[in-house]
Amino acid sequence: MEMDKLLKRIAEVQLELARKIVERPLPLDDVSTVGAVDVSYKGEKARSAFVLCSFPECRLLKARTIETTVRFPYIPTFFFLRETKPALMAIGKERPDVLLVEGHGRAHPRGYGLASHIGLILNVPTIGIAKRLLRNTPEGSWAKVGKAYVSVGHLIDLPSAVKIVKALSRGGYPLPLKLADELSKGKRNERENRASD
DNA sequence: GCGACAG
DNA sequence: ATCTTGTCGC
Repeated sequence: MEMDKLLKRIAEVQLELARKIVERPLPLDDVSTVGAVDVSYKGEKARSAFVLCSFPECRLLKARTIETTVRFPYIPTFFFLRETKPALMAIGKERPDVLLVEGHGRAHPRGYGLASHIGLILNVPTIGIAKRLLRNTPEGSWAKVGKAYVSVGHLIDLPSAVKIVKALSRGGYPLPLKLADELSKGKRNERENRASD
């Protein structure tokens, strides 16, 4: 069927999956590792990076990059269709206490963004982090921490997510994601190991 | 002139 | 995101 009708169907699925999202406090005492994943592109070639950091010190514990091909285009509110695969490949078998995802969670027209999807699939607490808001984003579904729009991905609530992001912020953006971003863009080596910048 | 919907 | 020009707003 044509893309238009397909997306219509997928939009319905997003609404269904949004109901499976669990929002609950995540005690900071239960968090000792934080992961972050980000993807960069050059045409259809995607380079995905995952980093694991200690919490709350934010020491880099592990880093990995993978490369794969992505053909699905970026379509606003359907971002997860494009980035789920490369993101999961970079995460591999890692299961951090909480995972930061470059993209929205609940802060989405249908309450279901990439961060929600990753969290549901891995059954790991996830936090959505984005630099801009989508249109028709539900009020109260996000919080601004520095330059980042924070929202619930899965297995966490907004207050807990905000506390964690604040603890990880450096220059207005969570450091783990900054590291993953630089790594995916090849601006940093995987073996470098330092706490900031 | 050309836009304002995550990346 | 990536590319890319100009330095700024309807």
